[in-house]
Amino acid sequence: MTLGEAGANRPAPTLVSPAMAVEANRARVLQALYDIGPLSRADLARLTGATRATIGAIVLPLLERGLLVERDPAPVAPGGGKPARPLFFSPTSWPIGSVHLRPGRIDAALVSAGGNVLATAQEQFPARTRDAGSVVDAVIRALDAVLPKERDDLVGVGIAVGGMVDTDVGSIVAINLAPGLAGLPLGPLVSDRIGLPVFLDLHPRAQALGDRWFGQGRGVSSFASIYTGEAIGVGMVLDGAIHRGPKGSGGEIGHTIVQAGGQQCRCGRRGCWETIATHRWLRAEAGRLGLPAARTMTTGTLARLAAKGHPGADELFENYAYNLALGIANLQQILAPGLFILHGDVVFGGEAFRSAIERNVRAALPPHPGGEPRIAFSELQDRATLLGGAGLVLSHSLQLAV
Amino acid sequence: MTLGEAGANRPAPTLVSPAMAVEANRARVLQALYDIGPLSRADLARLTGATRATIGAIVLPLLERGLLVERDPAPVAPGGGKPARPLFFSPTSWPIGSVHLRPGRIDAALVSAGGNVLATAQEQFPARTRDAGSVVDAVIRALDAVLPKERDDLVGVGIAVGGMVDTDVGSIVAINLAPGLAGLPLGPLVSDRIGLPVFLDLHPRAQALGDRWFGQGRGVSSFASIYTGEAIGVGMVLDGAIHRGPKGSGGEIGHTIVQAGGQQCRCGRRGCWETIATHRWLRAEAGRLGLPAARTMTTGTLARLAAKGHPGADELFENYAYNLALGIANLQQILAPGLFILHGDVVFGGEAFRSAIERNVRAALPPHPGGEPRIAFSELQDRATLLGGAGLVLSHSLQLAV
DNA sequence: CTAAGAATGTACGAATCTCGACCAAACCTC
DNA sequence: GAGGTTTGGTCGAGATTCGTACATTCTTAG
Repeated sequence: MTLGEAGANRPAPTLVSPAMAVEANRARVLQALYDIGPLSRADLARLTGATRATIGAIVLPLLERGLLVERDPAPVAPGGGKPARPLFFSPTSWPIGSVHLRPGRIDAALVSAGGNVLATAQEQFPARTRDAGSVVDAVIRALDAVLPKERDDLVGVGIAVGGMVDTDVGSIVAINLAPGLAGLPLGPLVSDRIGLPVFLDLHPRAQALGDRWFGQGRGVSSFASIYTGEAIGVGMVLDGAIHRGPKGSGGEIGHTIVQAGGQQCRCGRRGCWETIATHRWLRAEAGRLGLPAARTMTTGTLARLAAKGHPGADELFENYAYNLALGIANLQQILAPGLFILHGDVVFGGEAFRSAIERNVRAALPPHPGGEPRIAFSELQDRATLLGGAGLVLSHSLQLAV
Repeated sequence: MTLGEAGANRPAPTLVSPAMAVEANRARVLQALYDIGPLSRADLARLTGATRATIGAIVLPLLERGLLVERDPAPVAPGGGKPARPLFFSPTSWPIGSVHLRPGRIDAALVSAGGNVLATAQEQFPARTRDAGSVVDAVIRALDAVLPKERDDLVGVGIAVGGMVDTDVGSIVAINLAPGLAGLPLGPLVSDRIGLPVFLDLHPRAQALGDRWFGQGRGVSSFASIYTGEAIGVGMVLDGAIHRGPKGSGGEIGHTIVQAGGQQCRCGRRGCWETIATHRWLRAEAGRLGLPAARTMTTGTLARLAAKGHPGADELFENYAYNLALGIANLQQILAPGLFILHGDVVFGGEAFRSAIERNVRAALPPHPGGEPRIAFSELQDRATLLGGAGLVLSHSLQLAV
């Protein structure tokens, strides 16, 4: 789970042995299936440059173990020929446990390798509790409710945490609204109790992996997945790999300064992006403008007000889009992921809001042949994070060892 | 040279064949030598996990071709044993051409694989010229002056450009002070004339590769290399790989907004980091404070004024450090590279300036077990970019094909 | 209805690489 | 000088992919 400490020596890369080659090749075949969808052996051979014979040898054990299944023959190309048998993940095989831990609430799911949610469960806990043990118990209960009794096939469990984490040891560093959980080594504790490997990571990063394996990030080499709402966070896939930073310390985009000397942030500094791109700003502005239900304002209700032509709503709608675009444009300037997948509250702003953000982002950037950045709203809805928990496990299991 | 377009489908990874394995393994052995320094076969075997027999087979052709040489036997470990023969790059072999193109000025060098600058040359051209052909001629002249007549061993040529580039085709998109070069496909033109592969990239990115292969970035998994002075730019190495973004459109950190509604930037927007973290701001402030030689103020002269206790200098010194820290802290929040290697004007501010920046960066970040970010001044001095041009070629040549 | 064409999936030998074991060389300690 | 330790080289075994040839299954033409 380690990814190199700040300034620490890079671990010396291990050489490619034949044993590793077959593992890497298997991972690449599976990755192609994730990225593109069902593919025949001949398709895979063309894509990977290998011969059909090699692909056959690689997929045979996967079919025997039930990981992959042959689907119905595909329609034949004009001119005839033997119809191809597309391969894809069995709807139920290779189950992965997934947990989303938020202050006061635990969601768990069982997800198949192909991204089917096979079971879900919820648990509650008092957000301000100091009894971290009871939270661990609740996580275990939620997992027990979804994990099958037969745990031989289980790959592992992914846990997404809405707070700062240490991905090296799998512990929680700090959660804003649940201070009692600070320092809790949730990953090892859960791993001991259920006897499976556990991968714990930041919520927006898990969400990004949901997009990467099961959403609009499939087959895309670089993109950023942004969560908005009460807070703001980002997970980034760069050149096909999720980026964490040492011990998972990256992704805290909400506290990048976009307005030096601006509003006070709850982090103590001034002008963080969070001060102008989250509910707090939206609701304060809505109150200032005298909009109805300002204290519970969301992007969805604002969009409806603006559509109805409510005085001031249109202006706030545009300003909020501009504020969101500010941080996105900064990210594009630095890393140019090219695609931004937005999750959370903003999605309810609808196409009008999406295009307003995209327009503002593009207006803020100089032209480059690399192309204009695209803003997309997630199609995974509330499944994103739980699928992302599974993606966390997949990313580790399929991580190319070479 | 392509690295995937924005939102474009990731190219399907090619499978690992035995033929590619040996190439990849050779690259890893060389990378270990770059990261760590001279190593014996036994050292390499321990580091890579391979057997000494395998390492022997890998390095033999490299020794025969003269790429590597056996150095004098190393001192023996206590307890005895046959003294190890450290291997390292021959001081002259594997020569790489390097070009640094700035408005009005061309620097060229011949660099050995081990980072020895074997020859240098300069050419001038009128910055505002519209005759792009004459600039290409000047580049060729500079290269002819440094490249050996025998071009069989030459690996390639790297070109670092102080402006926006398209790394896919190797062309210049725009240079601020040399608008006549916009759209010039310099890479292909030079490649045709000298008959070698040419890799063209953004100046700060080349500089980062200089750090990565020959400077403080050796063996470090992630870091950011920042250029400061008239403008500001960044090159990033994340998890061991340089990040470009589609067609090399990333790295424009100078035009990220850190002060929405702030000073007008030459890019047309307001509050770009460049407006408060480059010479322009420094000189304007120095003028406002009535400091001597304000119009030619640099960090070096400011540091000397502050050391002498000149009124106002100390305050400006601290404010400039704060302004620089602002953008660095943002980068650390998002990506957490952990190490920031600074180049250009700021280096002349000395240790006092370095520690002032580091202090300001750390003060702006919440604590995380990932560790505190470190700020370092480049030890490569003015060689950074030319070494980086060679690093550009190395990164492509040694890019792990698997 | 039959035969040719085309594409998919499988079987077998050749080539190549790494691994493991063994051996000679060089140095230290006793 | 003998024994131990470490380095570097040699050789056969095992594993994997590649190239080629072959069986299978569908379309299309006559």
